[in-house]
Amino acid sequence: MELEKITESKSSRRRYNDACGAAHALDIVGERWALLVIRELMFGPKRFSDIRASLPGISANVLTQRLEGLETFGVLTRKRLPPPASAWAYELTPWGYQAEPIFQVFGRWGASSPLHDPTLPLSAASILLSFRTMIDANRAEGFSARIGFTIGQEDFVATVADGEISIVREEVRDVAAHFIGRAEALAAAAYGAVPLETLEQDGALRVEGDRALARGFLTLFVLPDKAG
Amino acid sequence: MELEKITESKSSRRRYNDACGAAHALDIVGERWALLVIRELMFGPKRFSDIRASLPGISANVLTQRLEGLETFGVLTRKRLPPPASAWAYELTPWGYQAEPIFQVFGRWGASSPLHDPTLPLSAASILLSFRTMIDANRAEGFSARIGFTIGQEDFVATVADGEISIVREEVRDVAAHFIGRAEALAAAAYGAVPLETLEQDGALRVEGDRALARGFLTLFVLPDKAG
DNA sequence: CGGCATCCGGGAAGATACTG
DNA sequence: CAGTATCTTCCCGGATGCCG
Repeated sequence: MELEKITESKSSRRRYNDACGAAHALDIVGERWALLVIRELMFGPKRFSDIRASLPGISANVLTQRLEGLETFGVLTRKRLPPPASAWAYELTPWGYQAEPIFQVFGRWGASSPLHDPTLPLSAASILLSFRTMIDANRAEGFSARIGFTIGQEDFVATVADGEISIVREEVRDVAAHFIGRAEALAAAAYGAVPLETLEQDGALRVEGDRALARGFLTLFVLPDKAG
Repeated sequence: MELEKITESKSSRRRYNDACGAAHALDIVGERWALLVIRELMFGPKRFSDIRASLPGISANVLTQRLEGLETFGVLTRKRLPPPASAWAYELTPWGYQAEPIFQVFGRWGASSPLHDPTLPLSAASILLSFRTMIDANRAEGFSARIGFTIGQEDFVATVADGEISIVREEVRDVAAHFIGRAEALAAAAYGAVPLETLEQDGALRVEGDRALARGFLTLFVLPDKAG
């Protein structure tokens, strides 16, 4: 008898009912984990387990709910992978990819928090998105190179030219330098001023190819000043 | 004996434990209503009840919790108002004000959602922030004026010059045109192409001063294209 | 094994009533 | 007016289990 009321409450009581575009964005991605799921898809489609592996802490049922919600809102789509994988892959829609500026401004603002701890665990997508966000155009002006990354099982290639950087997820080939290791080590090298040698001795990071170039690449990025 | 574990779970289980700056931002403003509370403070300090009045749907205890949380994270501060008000006011810290780009990109992205409904209720802060976000530099190039707004009990003045707009909350004086009415009506006029006459007949909006200028002002803003 | 559905405990959000 | 107290509802997170 109260069925209509129950349905209504589930679908709309939890919304902000606010014409502000930002409030509507929060209706879509304001639930826990939603934005981080999108972040993990920013470099291309992934499978359920891959997303889960890069988001330690999310539980399977919550990931299922978020993927469902984001699909109904048109942020991502579900696709069958070609055999023999025959599993599902989740891919952002064009509009979903347009969420990248959200990570830029959120990342900048969050990184300038006095309580931000850059030594916590980090996913591959996070560190590579941060490169897009934090590159200093001045420092990158004279820099031009293709740099490869192997982080876990994922390969990425960054192309720096004319003060800009583009990063795609693809097999590492024909690169001038190649970083192999954990995302946290890459972050320590780029933002923490930890010497490459230290990281290599720890076995956290390995560099192949032009070491001087790799070193130069790591100097292109600057974190925002801490506030407060 | 499990006390330590319980304490630990309370403080950190709800965090993302992710070095990504965006994830840390979500630790701070990812809870429900938090970003909208910040939005309501973007034009200056407000009192508890003023915030609550502009966020229909938030309950008093949740607002209390958000204000406490945002204060401990350094996003806002609590101040005593000078007598005779002698009440508390909440004001963003400089770092809190730096969150404005979040509303810009969130607003743009949310407004390009196919499901965005611009006819829902709207706060004064929302519509004025949207003016900052959605102004089209080309259209505003030749436009120069001071425009006043009275929305509910709040007064704002927008100054447009050189394709840019600045908006502050202050008493409306020495303006070329003055909008008086509800935020929703202003949105309908600027984004919904609803004629001023219609809104005035409904009593939703009133315009004083230079009507041609007011009309021109309303043409400076464009919503992003809908995706999908 | 990957992708879910189901059940349960704890805790956050929401509504209402109440206090200084 | 500015919150607090309380109660209910619902979401999050973990575990288990089903099914291809």
